[in-house]
Amino acid sequence: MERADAARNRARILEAAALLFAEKAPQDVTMDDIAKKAGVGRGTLYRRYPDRASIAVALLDEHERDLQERLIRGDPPLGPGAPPAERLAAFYAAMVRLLEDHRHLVLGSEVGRSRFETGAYGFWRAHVRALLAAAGTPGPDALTDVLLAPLAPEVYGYQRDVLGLTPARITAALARLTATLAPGAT
Amino acid sequence: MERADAARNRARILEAAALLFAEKAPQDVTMDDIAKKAGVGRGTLYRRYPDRASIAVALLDEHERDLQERLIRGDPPLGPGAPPAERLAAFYAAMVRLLEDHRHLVLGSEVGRSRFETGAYGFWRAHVRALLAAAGTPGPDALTDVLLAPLAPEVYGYQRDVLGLTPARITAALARLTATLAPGAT
DNA sequence: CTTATAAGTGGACACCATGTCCGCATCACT
DNA sequence: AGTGATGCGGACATGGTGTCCACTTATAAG
Repeated sequence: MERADAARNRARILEAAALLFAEKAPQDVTMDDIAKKAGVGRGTLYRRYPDRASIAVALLDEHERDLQERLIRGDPPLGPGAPPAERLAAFYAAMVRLLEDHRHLVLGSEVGRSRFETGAYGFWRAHVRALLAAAGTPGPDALTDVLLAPLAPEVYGYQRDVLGLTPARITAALARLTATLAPGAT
Repeated sequence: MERADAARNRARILEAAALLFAEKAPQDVTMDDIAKKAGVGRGTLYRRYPDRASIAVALLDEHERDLQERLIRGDPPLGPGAPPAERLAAFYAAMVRLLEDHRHLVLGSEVGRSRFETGAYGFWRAHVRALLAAAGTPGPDALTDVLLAPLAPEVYGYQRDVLGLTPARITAALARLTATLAPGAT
């Protein structure tokens, strides 16, 4: 069980981190900044969160859980009941929303390889993999990660910030990927 | 023009960096390591290469130039002359080869956002964008980066190292993305 | 209420990578 | 050789990281 002061400090840390991630670039937010802003010592911070990434992951957790819940038990086309292609398109649309709403956070979650090591990626992977299997798509293992790649925070950030594309256009482009589901020849 | 000693040192640096990248993880190769191994001072190293990424980029440069040349002037289906979908598939196959042959290098080239800032990415982008335009695909701007996303080094590394997929299977999965080129409705 | 104990806290500390700076060496050209 | 300019190298300051340990506080038992 968790002690009362520990819980209080955890809340403080998350709140402080959220503010900091919102106001400046992820890599410019230092562990020291977070500790200072939260009013806790360095050791206290490191006790729970070994690095920036784990803090961002914790902050994203609830939003991701929400989407995960809707994927499993929500209404179609996001939830079960719709054809795989439509469910995939709905998933893309929902992910774009998630990325858009929490852009700074998701960028703070230490992009790069570590993205694949989070529990969330495993969930998205299982979901897409299941959709591919349901559609009878050949060789779904390799295709799954191919279809998830455009959702990498850095890709989305590039499209939004550098190219100036709108979420709607990005969603439309992603929707075209559903064409790969057809069981048709290699 | 470049002084003789400068050229000699540049060669030493690149050679040393190639060896180091080959023997340990990119983020564990420090600028100091490279300078030591190359037998040059810190200042000399920083004069040309401001960070690890730029060294890896320089090392990759020749291989990328080779592929770029073949895309522009090579035989079909890689070069001009074949239908866009076939050219895209050939491009994917060539990129997988490049990634496979220089895996450690390409991973050393500082993944994440910086990938988009390299000249090479701009080239791949222009190429794919042109193929989409030639195929009459609607909204090619957003789709271009979507189609290039699976070629991110970290994605490929994950598929190879963690999932244990073969280059052939990855290439096959990428080939399915050519289905998105059809001008057909959104 | 008091006391024991385990958990939690905070900040000082050592470490390491980064990037800069400047006196000196080396090159190219005359 | 002389000369100006370019390149070299390593010492240095800076800043972030992660650890460690003496102290404090919460909780539960007597």
